[in-house]
Amino acid sequence: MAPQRYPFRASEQKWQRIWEERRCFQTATDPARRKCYVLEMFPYPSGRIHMGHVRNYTLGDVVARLRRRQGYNVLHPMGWDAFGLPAENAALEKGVHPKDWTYRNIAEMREQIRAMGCSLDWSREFATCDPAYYRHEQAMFLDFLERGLAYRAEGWVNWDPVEQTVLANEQVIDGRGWRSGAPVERRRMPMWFFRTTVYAEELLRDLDRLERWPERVKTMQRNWIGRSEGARVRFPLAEREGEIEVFTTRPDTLFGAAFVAIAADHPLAEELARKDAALAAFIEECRRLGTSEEAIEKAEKKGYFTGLHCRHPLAEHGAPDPLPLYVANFVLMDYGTGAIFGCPAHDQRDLEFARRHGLPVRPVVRPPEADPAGFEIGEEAYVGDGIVFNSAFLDGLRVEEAKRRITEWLEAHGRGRREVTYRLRDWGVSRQRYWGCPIPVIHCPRCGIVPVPRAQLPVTLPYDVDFSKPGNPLANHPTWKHVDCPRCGGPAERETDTFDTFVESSWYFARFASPFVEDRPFLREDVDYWLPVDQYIGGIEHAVLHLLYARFFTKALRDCGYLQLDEPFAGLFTQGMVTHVTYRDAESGRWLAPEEVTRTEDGRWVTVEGGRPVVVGRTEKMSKSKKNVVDPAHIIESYGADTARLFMLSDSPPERDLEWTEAGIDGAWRYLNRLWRLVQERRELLPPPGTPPGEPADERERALKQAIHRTIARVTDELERFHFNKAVALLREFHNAIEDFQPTTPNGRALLREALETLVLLFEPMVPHLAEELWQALGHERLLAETPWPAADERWTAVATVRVAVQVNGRRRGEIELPVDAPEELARERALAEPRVRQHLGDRPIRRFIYVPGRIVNIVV
RNA sequence: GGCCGCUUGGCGGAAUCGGCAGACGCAGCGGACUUAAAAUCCGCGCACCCUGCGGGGUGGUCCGGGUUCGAGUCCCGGAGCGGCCA
Repeated sequence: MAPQRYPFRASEQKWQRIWEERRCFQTATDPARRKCYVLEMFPYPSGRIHMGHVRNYTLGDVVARLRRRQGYNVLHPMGWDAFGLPAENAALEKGVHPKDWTYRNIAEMREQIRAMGCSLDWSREFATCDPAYYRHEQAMFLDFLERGLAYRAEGWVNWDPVEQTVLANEQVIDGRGWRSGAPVERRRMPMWFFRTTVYAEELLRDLDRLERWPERVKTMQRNWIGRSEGARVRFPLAEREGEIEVFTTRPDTLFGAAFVAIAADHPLAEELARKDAALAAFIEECRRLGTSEEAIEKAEKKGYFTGLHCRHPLAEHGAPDPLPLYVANFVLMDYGTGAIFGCPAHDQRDLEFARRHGLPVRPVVRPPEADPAGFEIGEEAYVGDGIVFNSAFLDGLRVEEAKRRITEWLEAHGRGRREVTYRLRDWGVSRQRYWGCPIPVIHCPRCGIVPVPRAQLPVTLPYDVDFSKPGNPLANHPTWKHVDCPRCGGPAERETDTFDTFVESSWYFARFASPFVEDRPFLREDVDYWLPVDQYIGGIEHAVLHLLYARFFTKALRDCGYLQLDEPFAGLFTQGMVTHVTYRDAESGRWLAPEEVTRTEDGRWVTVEGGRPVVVGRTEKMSKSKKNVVDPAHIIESYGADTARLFMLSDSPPERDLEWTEAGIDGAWRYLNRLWRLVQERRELLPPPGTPPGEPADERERALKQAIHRTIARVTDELERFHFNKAVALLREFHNAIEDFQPTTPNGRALLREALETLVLLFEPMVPHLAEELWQALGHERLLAETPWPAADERWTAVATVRVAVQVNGRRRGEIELPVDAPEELARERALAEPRVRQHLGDRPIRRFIYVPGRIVNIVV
C-alpha cells in the first residue's frame, strides 16, 4: 500500500467551497430559535494576518461551530476596523492613497482569513471606512450633541512642531515625536469630547452584573474608573478675595494641613503668572513634564511659593493657620478641583514636599497601639488606619468616623461638602487626521457651532488630498471645508477633526446584527434579537479602552433611543499572546528571524548563511522589531488550516501565552495524519452507516461503549468551559482507546463505527475540514457542519463500580473495587482483606477508619 | 509603593469538591521495519535507595510554618515572575 497522507490542500479547498455554496454559515434573525452571537474583535486591515488573529479566530470558531451544532441560531460575522493612522503612514511612505491601501489590504486579509475555514457569515462583512457605515456614526454624534453627551472644550494634546500635527501617546517616544524626533510640546486646543463621566457610576456598578467576564478585566476597569469618596473643602485666600476649593479623600487629616497647592493649569496660577515671570517659567516647566500620572509620580516634587496664603477652614478650632499657597507639579488640573491641601504626616508626596520647603509636619493620626506623646513621623508618612489626635473635636475617633464627622461639620458650616470623584475623564474623540470619520459640524463665524443637517449626511472624506504638506490634509484641502452655514447661509467652515477610531469599534457589533439596512444603523428587531454578544473574544490589551468605550457607547445609544440594552458583551474571553523564542547573531547582536537560523546535528543554533553562532534569547510576544514572527499564511500553505488550528488549541490553555514552535506544528500535523489513517485503515471493516451496535458482548466492548459516551460528556463540558486544550487531550486519549480496540464480531465492528463517528463528530469544531473529509469517508452524505452535536447516553456515563485507593496513615497501600455507593461496612471488609494493607497495618489497633464513597479509604493506626 | 494573579518532570500542561500527583502531548532514549534516511509502529520515561528483576521503599508540586486522618489544592509568612494602578 502506498504511504498514506492526508491530502489537506485539496480537502480544505473542497470543503470551503461546499460550505460557501451551501451558505452553511449565513444567518437570519429568527425569534423562534434560540440565538448565540459569537464575535471576535474585528481586525485592523494591516495587510496580513498574524498569529494573534489565527488564535483569536480559531477560538471563536470552535465556539461558533459547537453552538451551531447544538441547535443555536449562530451569528458569527467578520469585518474591518478600517480607519486609522497606518493608512496615512503608508500614504506618506509609499505614496499610496489611504483608501486604496486599505481596500487592497482588506482583499488580501479576507483571503487569508477565508483560508482558515472559519464558519463566518461573510454576507455581513463591512468596513468602517465605508460611508454606508460611518454615516450612522455621524447621526449618532448629532444625537449625542443634542443630549449633551458630546461637547467641545479645550484639551491638552501632544503637538509635534515639525510635523505640525497632534501625536497619539504611543507616537511620543521619550518626549519626542516618533517620526520627526522633535521635542513634543503640550498644547491646549479645542477638541470634541464624549461625556463618559456621566456614566461613571453606571459603568462601575454594571461590572458586577457581568458574570461571564474575567475578574481581572473588571478589576482593571474599576481601577480605571477610580471612584473615590471624599470632601470638597473651601480654603479662603488670606491676602485677597476668593478661595481655593480642594478635593480630598482624607478630610480626617485636615488638622495636619501644612500647605495648599494648586495645579500649574489652575486659573489662579495662570492669573498670577501674568505678573510673575518666574512663576510663568515654572508653569512652563510643569507642562513639559507631561500629563501622565506615572511621569508625575517619578518626577521630583517641585513647588513654587505664590506669596499668598490660605485661611484654614478650621482655624477657630486650632488648626494651623494661615497656610502657604504653592503651585506644584504633582497637582493635576483635571483630577478633583485642581487643588489639594498638603498633610505631610499622612501622605508621602506631601511629606517629601514639606521636607524640601521646610514646612511643619504635624501628625494627626496614630496607630492604635502607639503612644500619642512619642509618635513622630520620620522618612515615611503614616497612611494606615488609626486614632485621630491633635484635632480638636475629632480627637479619639477612628479614621472612618472622623471622616464622617468632619464632613458633617464642613457641610453644617458651609465650608465644604461630601463629594465623590472619579479618575475617569471624558473621552477626547478629536483627531487632527485625514483617515477617520469626519465630525459632522460646521463652524460659522456668526452662528457658532452648527450641526450638519441630517439630510446632508454623510459628510464624506474627499479623495483628492495632499499628504506632502505638514498638518491635517483635511484642513489643507483647497475646497472641502468651505461650505455655507446651514443656519444663516453665510460662508462657514467644516470641522476638520475626525473621530478617534475607537468610535467605530464602539458600535460595530450592533451593525453586524443588521448590516443590510441603509437608512438606519440597525433595525430594532435585529438588535433586540441578537444583542448582547454572547461570547466576545479578544486580546487583554483592550481590557480598558475599547471595552469601556463600547460599554459607554451602548449606554449612550440606549439613552438616545437606539437600543434597549445596558451592556454590549454578556460573555468575554481574553486570550493570551502568541510568543516565540528570539534569536540573535552572537557577533553582531542583530535580531534573526526563525527562518534565518538552523540547528546543527549536535544541537547548536547557527545562522543558515555562514553558520555563525546564534544566541537563543527569551521567548517573547511575536514582534517585527525582534524578528520572531512566523507568518500564518505560510503555515497554512504548507501544513493546512486544520494543523494551525489544532496547534492553537492543543496544550496551552487559551487564556495563557502560547509559545509557537516548529516541533509543535509538526506534532499537530502528524496527529492529523494519524487521525486520517485511523479512519481510512478501518473503513473497510465497518458495517454501513446507520448500523446501531447491540449490547456490548464483553468487557472490552463495554469499556469502549463507556469511553464513547464519557468522552462525549467530558469533551462537551470542556469546550463549553473554554478548556480546549483538555478537550484535545481527551480526544487523543479516546483515539488511543479506539486504536487498541480490535473488533472480531459484527457487533464489535458496529461499535467501532460508533466510536470512529463519535471521534469525528467531536473533533469537527477544532479541525473542520479533516472532520468533514472523514465523515464523508465514513459514508455520510449530510454535511458534518450541519449534523447535530452528539448527546451522551447516561446509561454509559454512569459509573457502577470504581477502584478506590486504600491508604494506611495517608499512604497508598492498595486498591479495591467497590460499587460507587457501597456502604462503609463493605469498604472496610474489602480494604482489610487486601494483603498489602494487612501487612502495613501489622497488629496495631485501628484508631480511625475514613471512607469517602467513590474516593478513598484511609485507615489510621 | 499599593492591589491582583501565577510558580507542578528537560518543556507545554493535567489533577472539576481537600482524597492514587504528573492525564494528554513535545523533546529524549531503546527497539522493530528499511540498503539507508524520512515516515510509521512498539516500549521506556520525577529523583534516590533496595531487589530474588515479580517488585518494594523513601523523598518529591518555589521556600518556611500551620490546619487536617489526608494538602499541588485551604490558612499564615517569605522568595521569584507577570499584570494593572501608581
